[in-house]
Amino acid sequence: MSNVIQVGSALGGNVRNVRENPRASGQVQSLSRALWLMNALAECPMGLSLSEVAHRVQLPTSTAHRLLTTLQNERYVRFDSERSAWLIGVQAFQVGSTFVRSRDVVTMARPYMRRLMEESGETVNLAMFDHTEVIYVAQVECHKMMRAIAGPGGRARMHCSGVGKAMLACAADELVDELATRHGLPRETPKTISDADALKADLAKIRQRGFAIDDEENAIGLRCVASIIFDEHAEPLGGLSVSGPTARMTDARIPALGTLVRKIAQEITREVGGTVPVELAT
Amino acid sequence: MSNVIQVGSALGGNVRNVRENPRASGQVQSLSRALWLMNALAECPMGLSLSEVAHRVQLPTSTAHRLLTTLQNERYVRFDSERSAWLIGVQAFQVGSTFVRSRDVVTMARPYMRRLMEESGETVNLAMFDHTEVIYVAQVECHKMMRAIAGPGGRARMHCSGVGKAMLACAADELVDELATRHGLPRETPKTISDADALKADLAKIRQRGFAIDDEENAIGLRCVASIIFDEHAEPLGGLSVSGPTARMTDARIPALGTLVRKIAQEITREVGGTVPVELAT
DNA sequence: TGTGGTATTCCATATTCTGGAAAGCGATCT
DNA sequence: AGATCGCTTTCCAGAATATGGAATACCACA
Repeated sequence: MSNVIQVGSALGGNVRNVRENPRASGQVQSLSRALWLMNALAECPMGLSLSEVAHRVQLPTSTAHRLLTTLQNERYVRFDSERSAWLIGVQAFQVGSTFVRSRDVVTMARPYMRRLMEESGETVNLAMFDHTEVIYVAQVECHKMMRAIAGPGGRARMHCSGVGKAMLACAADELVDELATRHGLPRETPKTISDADALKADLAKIRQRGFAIDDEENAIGLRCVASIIFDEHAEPLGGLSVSGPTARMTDARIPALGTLVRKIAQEITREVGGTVPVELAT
Repeated sequence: MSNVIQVGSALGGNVRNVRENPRASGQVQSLSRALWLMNALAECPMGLSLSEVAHRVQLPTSTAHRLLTTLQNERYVRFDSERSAWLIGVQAFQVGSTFVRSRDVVTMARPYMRRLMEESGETVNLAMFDHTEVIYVAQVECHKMMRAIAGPGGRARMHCSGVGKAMLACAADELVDELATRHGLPRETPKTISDADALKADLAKIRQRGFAIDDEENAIGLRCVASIIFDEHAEPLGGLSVSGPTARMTDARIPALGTLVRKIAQEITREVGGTVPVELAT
């Protein structure tokens, strides 16, 4: 059997390997080359000229052109004739987005997020956890004027975001210490909780309530309440939050909003086949 | 071996063409075939077995396997060995998602707008939504003498413009109330719908028809029909309209024009990788 | 009218892809 | 155990298919 594993997936690296020994890892030269072209185009959202891409992947322009037009026929790339630039095409987008769809919380959560937005009137975010950070992966914006916040793709620290704290509350307190020593608890705003013990105290309250409150700890003027979506092992799968300007997210509204996020997060948990840990159940 | 033509089998039109004359449209057989494989996988988010995909795109399993492993090396597809199923991979997602960043609705819509102008003989506008207002961002003028309307850059209120109403029709009726209380529904002309309930009734008709009609509600002597372009979450991305003097935009023409705008708006939706919400489809 | 930067097309060549066949692999049944 | 099925994976000879240098076409700008 030809040893397929040898090639690492660091892009730069394997390009050379394959180049030196075409049959080593892939099998179909022309296909590999076409994919390198797509990778190159993906790195430049504004597009590249034929000769530029060709140069980047070290191919003769004629070959690159032939591959690109083939990709174009299937709409995996497109050509902007105004600027004579090659760009990623619709089909690549549509095909690629089914990656997420396959077993994904995002799609399943969307209808619930919309309902949450409508019931709360505020912007709703869905976040996932990536090691020590929070990544926002989906958003349903409210109709109101004042909408803070960056869209999907954004990141936040654990200790100063609603979903981050909600997640920490599900873990052992030792995680806080580890986080504090490893990354510190940097202040994002004057209100950021940057002391480990104070944070632990907050987490205790979160466990009790079933939802976290971020009171301008991440950005001034921005409040948010958050709760967790669990997987089948009752472990955090993602976080759901409602956020808005402090002016609208008044102390009076917070309890009701919190209960609402918690409720919807639980519904999503059920939808994705997860279970809420016993200590948090209702 | 090698006789590719052997199968006169019934395949999708272009598939057959390419099969019979590989050089005709694409250029690189193996690449086209690989893309068909990806397309097939994209249609089944739960994945397909090798033999299933191979059968779907009418390729020998050995060939399909070779192509798939090549795709796998570049992480465009992945293989779930538990279920022995092939699925779309991360790289396809990452590469594909740059499409959204680079997509420019205005340029992508332009050829469609031109066609719409030619088929209708009237001026065509593309508009985007800015919270509570409509902004016209592109225009293709008709050749006729009588051309009303301000060019791109202009703004209009939601409740008294074709695209605005078409957009409202996609949202919950509560938005109308909010709009009414917050900004009122000021009369631009005697025909402007300035009553919330009357507006809601009109929106219902719009939802049913699939296009909106502005009958001198924004400017006297000016009629327009409009429909919506949707993004990948089936949410409004922009609006497309055909407008002209009432004298030419007769009651008799409106239905045909409406269907036309709706059709072209749907085509643009597909072009930009969006999806028409189910309730509006076809 | 020329010049430099592109994108396209052409074509002979042999490299690269092809697909049938056969070997593996892991079930489930007798 | 052994046999049979359905699937994946590998092999290999043969030629169809991809290749890339060179020629051509295009376009903008001077």
